[in-house]
Amino acid sequence: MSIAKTYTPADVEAKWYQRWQEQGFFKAKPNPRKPAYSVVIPPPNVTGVLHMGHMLNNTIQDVLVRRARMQGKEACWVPGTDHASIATEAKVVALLKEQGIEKSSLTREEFLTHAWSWKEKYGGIILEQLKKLGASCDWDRTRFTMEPELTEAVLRVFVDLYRKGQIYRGVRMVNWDPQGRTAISDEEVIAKDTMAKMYYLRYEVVGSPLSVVSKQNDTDNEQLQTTNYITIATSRPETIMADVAVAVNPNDERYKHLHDAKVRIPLLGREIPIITDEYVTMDFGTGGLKVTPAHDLNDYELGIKHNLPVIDILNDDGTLNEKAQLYVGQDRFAVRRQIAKDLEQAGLLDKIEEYASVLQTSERTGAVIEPKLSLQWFCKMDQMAVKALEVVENDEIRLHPPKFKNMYRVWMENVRDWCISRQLWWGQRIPAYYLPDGSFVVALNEEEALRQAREQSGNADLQLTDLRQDEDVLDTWFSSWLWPISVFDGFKDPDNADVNYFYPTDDLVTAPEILFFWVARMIMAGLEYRKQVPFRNVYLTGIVRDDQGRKMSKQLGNSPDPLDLIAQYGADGVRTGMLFSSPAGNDLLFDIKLVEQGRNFTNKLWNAFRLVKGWEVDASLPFAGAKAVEWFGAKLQASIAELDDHFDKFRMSDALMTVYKLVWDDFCSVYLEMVKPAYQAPIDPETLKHTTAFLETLLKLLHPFMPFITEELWHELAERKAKEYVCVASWPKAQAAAGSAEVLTRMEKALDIVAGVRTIRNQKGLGPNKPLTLAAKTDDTALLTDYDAILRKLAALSDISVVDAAPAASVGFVSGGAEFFVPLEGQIDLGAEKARLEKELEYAQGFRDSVLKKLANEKFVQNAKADVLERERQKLADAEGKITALEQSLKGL
RNA sequence: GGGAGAUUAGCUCAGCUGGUUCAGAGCAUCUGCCUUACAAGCAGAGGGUCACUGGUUCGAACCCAGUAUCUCCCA
Repeated sequence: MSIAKTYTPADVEAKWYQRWQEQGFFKAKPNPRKPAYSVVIPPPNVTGVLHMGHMLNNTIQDVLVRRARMQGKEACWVPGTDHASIATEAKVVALLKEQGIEKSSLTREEFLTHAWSWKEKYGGIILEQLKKLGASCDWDRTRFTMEPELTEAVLRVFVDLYRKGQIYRGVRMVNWDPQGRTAISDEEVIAKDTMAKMYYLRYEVVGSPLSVVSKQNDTDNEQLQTTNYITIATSRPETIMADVAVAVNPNDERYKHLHDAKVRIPLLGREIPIITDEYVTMDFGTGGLKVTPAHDLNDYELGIKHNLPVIDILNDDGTLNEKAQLYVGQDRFAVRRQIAKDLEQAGLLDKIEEYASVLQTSERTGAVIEPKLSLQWFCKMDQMAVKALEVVENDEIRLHPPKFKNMYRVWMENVRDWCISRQLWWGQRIPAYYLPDGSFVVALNEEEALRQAREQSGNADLQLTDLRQDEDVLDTWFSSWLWPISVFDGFKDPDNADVNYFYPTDDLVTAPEILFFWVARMIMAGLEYRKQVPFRNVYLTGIVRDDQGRKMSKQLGNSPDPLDLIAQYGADGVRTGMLFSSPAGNDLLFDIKLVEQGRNFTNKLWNAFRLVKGWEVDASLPFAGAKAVEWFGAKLQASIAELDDHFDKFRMSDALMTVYKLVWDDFCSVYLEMVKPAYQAPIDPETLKHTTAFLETLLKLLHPFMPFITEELWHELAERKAKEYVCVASWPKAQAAAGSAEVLTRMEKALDIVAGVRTIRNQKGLGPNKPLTLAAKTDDTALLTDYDAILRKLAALSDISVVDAAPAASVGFVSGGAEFFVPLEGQIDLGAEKARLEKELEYAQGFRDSVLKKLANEKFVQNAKADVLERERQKLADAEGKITALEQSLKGL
């Protein structure tokens, strides 16, 4: 035999992936004779390279898709990437900077040329990497969120929602990223706990001379302070120049005398009013609140309520502008440090306290977010959210695991309008066109915009050059929320065959982090534009962490390179390794041992094949493996049913574990050991036929998890016709044969006897092959005769006999109420043997007593269901049988 | 501060409507084996006060209340 002893995945993976593609197995098209099954990939960033999170996510998708394909469905997995506007633009800007080019020196068109060439060069990397993993996507359907068709879809939706009044332009407080110089949505803000400083500043009360301040003693001081100045606590002293009022709670006794007074902003000296509002918390800080509408959302609302002006002192890059009057041109953080010093020198800083605070940072750039008032485009969420919540509440869409339903509900009930404009160039430019008079029109293209503008202005001479298109682009999620529809061209051609057949898709596999800003919005878009949910099931994966529970990241350097892993352990090994420990919704603590286990499993399968393949057949031999075949057949059916059940409930780890144990424990350790002929002896044709068929079924069951090795072995196992691949083989159906339960329990009993003998071998230090004899004291002699060959083979017995009493000098064990003895001349330690039996007896008696107690309890007998009672009686009978057996054994000693 | 979830073997997790031989799996551990399919392996073994405290029940890992710890979400 010249088959290698270990499996080398590198030799076969590329080959099979290419063959599958040549055969067109991954291609899907509407087929009325088949049920559709479709999945859209969560489009990775076009800038991205494969990381462990992608590996997990795409492995799960591939398992689902491959199984569906084998189940005879028209399986369609649509791949693609998204343009990731802020991340990509940041990357291109950085790259240009390296080349000595500043973005500011380029026109929009020039910059986009650079960006597109960058995309052409690097944009496909991640998709190529997915092929290494075995992803069975229909590559002909690869889409990109910024390609012309998808861009058109985005613009159509924008125009449509604008017309429906769902999109509006307005001044709102947005999350401003001063580094990316763009607004970002609430979902892109990450809150970080930090220690911050609280500065206590003195605002002089107008008309009360500071000279009255006395510092004689502390108690007086406090009283005097409030008469001469009011102390305000703030974490952001650099914003005082934007203050427009000081607010106190009207019920606050400390400040009642100050109502209607005015105070002076420290350093700046500008006078601002004191206002009263119940909103102010009396026991936070000093009970006085500086009101800075331009730089705080709550202050902004307070400002509107009290009709206060807005003074915005910040530039887009986080430096102070001339409205600040002081520190103009300096960065906000530099100003904070400086102003603290200046205030202290001026005697206007009471104290600085440390306190635990939350810092809002940008997900993309890490910069501290600046709440900033700006003119942005918004998409209304309230109506869409109601519908999107309903379909999850009523299980039209199921979240796996369901615990995410709670989270989803909370978010949908508290959703705010979606800021969809971004101050970037890389993305779909907002199709709003401004007229010279400042009004605007929204239209799909320039011609239409001009037509509308002429109509709106009444000026028929208006030219295209008079119109100015909005400079901003749309949030990337405004493209990806259309993904399940747009990839099937459902906007361009809403009644096309693809979208009618493949939409709604079936399963979506993604991370909980984007449940809201992607999943929820896809549901909204689906309901809005197809009147149908975009998918039926949402499988939420966890985060891949290292063995210390830290999130894997480039910065920490704790993430292995997925492609290195594949090269080292094989794609099949990596796939199974990731799935071994990934219950839905739970984080996966990645350990290289899991991948090793996966690799070992492929090797185990390889060797099982090697054994079967190596057998010579002797056509004259009778069918020797009948009992084994009967048993494994039953076991296989039971496992298939279990496997399907796990799949239906999206329990991927459990599904894998079911096949893993079926292959390793039942097929290799038990079945093959039963039917395996002696060394170099031939096998009978009937047993071989069944064994090969079993192995073939196992390859099918394993294929979704381990596509490469199963395809390789499938072709090694037999001559195959042109299109006969395991990749498209039919998924085995569970068929419960009559009496299979009985078959399984009988074999379990036989195997328990084998285990008993093996334990004795281990305990007595006997080799695995030293022939032993077995004496049985049992009523079930049929078990011994039916399974005679199997018992002899697996337990290496030279003789099995039935006895009435324990033979002299033997070691015994109890199995299923019967007693078994292995005569061991000269190797018996009577004392130890007696102690062991007594211990076992005591245990059995304790158990019997507890059952007796239960059965003696009238209430139990009255209340318990019949089958429960029956089980308890059976337990009692078994226990008593065991006790008698043990007592006999002890007497025999 | 508000809300949700979790706590079961050394680790990662199952345990479905309370009753399936006094709680299961994989990995790890320990013991013995280089037995010609596989040492990336084989055979066997040990290991748990189901976080804690009460309650409901004939019966609780499971239901209820409280406590502790952790995680996530929101502010």
